[in-house]
Amino acid sequence: MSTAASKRGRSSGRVTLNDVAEAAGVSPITVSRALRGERSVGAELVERVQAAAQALGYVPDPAARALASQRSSHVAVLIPLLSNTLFVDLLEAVHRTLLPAGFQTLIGITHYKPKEEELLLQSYMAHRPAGLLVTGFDRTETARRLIASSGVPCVHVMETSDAPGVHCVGFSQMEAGRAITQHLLSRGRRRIAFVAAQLDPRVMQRAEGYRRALHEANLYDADLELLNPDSSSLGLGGHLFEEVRRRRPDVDAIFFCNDDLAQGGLLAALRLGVKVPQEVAVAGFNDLTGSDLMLPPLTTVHTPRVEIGECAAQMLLSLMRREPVARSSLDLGYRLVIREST
Amino acid sequence: MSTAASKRGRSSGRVTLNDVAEAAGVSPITVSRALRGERSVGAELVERVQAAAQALGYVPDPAARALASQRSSHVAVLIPLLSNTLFVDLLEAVHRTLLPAGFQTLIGITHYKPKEEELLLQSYMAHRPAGLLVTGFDRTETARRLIASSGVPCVHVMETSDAPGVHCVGFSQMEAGRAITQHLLSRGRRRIAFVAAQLDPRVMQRAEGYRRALHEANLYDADLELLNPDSSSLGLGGHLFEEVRRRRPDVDAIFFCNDDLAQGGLLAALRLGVKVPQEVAVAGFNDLTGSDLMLPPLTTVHTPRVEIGECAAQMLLSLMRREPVARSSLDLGYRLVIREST
DNA sequence: CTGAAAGCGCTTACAG
DNA sequence: CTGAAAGCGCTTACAG
Repeated sequence: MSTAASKRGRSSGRVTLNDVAEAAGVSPITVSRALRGERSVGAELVERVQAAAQALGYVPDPAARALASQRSSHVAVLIPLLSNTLFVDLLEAVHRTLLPAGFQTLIGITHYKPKEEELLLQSYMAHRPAGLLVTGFDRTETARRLIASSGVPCVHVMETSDAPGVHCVGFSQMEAGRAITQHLLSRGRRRIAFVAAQLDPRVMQRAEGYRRALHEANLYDADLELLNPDSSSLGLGGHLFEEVRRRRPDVDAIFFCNDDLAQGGLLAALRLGVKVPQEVAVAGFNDLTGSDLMLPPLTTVHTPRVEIGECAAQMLLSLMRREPVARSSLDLGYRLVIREST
Repeated sequence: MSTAASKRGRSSGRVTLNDVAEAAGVSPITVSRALRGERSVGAELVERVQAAAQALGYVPDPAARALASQRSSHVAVLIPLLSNTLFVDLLEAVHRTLLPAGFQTLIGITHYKPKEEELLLQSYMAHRPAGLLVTGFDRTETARRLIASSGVPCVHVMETSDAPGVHCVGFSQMEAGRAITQHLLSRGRRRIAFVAAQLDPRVMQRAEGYRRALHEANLYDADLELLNPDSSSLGLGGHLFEEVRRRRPDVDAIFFCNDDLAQGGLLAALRLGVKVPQEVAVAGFNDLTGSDLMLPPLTTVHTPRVEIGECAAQMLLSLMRREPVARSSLDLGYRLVIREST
């Protein structure tokens, strides 16, 4: 089998389509079609080709395939950060769904910066990805055009939209923010602070939900919002907890925009001997690892990032195969998780 | 510029090497060489070519390049899990180092199973990765052969070895395990339990360090080892903490093989009213997020996974460029972080 | 339903 | 130091 190969100077030593074709006694195109499952090939031939491919241990060359078809087997996934476990869960779900379907996941980290995302997009598009997964809708005009003009199937995650032609899987961050605030109100809390970091678009949507709930209850007080642009972290949560208590000792509940902040707040409360929920109720967002094990366990909003990852990947697979997609906008909802901190 | 392109039926609309060559008035090969920085091209030509490429917005086609050169711009990174922040830190450092050098990171999750790693390797090798990053040395014979026979540069991370021809960046898990145990001994602890989960090779190396330290002190007691094969987690740490206390109420210190277990243990102690370190000292491993904020703050071993990721990526870059590598085995050490839990 | 030809956009040898 | 030719391993469009 290596005789033919060794004659050519630049042979890679790979088993090629030609080798399989020779072994099966058909033309290379037929092998290509049979292996890709194009229906136009006779059943008996398909079997013969598959047997030959199997016997020779043939593995298609992704580079050759990408060059000829103008489409690779890569899916670029653009997320803000890896240090937020939310996105790790999402990424893992996407990866787990795409791999068995024959697609590789390329990660891109945007650090919450539209300009960085634009640069990543620019370089990733050169790879002719088969598909694209992006976080939310906040991007530069250039990035938007790049995606649209490329014709590469794209699914947006974490938020929803009903703009025509847009594919997305997420939930309403605003509604979820409103729901958890309403829960605090239902517990009789009246001076509810909103403490946030990072201040990305989704955080601000939660803020909007918080505001609506308080406006509806005639309890909105702009002074109860503590918005910090730094990265979200346990440590920052502790500091912000202390800052709220210092600035507004009358606050009877705190809604942290993310669980890591809330966990930090809870730890700070323990350290300071502040009783939760008696003195102040604490709620978080996302239901991250450890929230159920805090003291007291943290009330939060469970967000379906694993399901979002899976559904978005499935939707993308359909788009990449040019199959019809039942619904182009999927709202997967959220779930209040009431524990002892409220 | 599209006249030439539109004549060809299958044109991708891309700006190609030929377009640049035409614009610069040289042959395509010269453009290829100039852009890749091959020294054999005249300085004046290089400038002209670069200007033309810039003007046309030329971006090389990775698929074509991979096909022609038999080498892609992808680096496959095989790690056990994404849910352990240790590996997220590692992955992020690798990604951050490789991207500016023009390499894309492909993630592979092995779930700590050599057989899964072997299958991943099989499929990733078809992509002709430019380089490979793998975790530790525990793999199937087939996987080992696949790597060796492929000729793809490979760097091993997290452990060290002085086997000839092996490239690795890590530290001695055994020594680190010994050091933290010796610290507990130096604090006057005598009945020190070792509590572990996952039981992967690196965990067992830490166990070995623990045993050596206790043997040296004539305090080794096999009954003080609690080895649980389940995945490491906060919740499991809590359970194992309780189990140790139940089985051996005389234990005066616990060395958890990972910080998530230790944090879970600390939270369980808080819940149960067990005083740390008075009643029992608690030490962890890895210095993960939040360990410094526990109550009390957790004594642990800081492991240099970020530096490991950076150095391993640098070493891989050298290997991929066929540059000489100063040292093929890098021991980046570890650092005891003594806090209030011991 | 099957195939011969051409082409995807680069790089590798081989010349000069 | 520069170039013409061939080839990497596939798939696309055009025939039959």
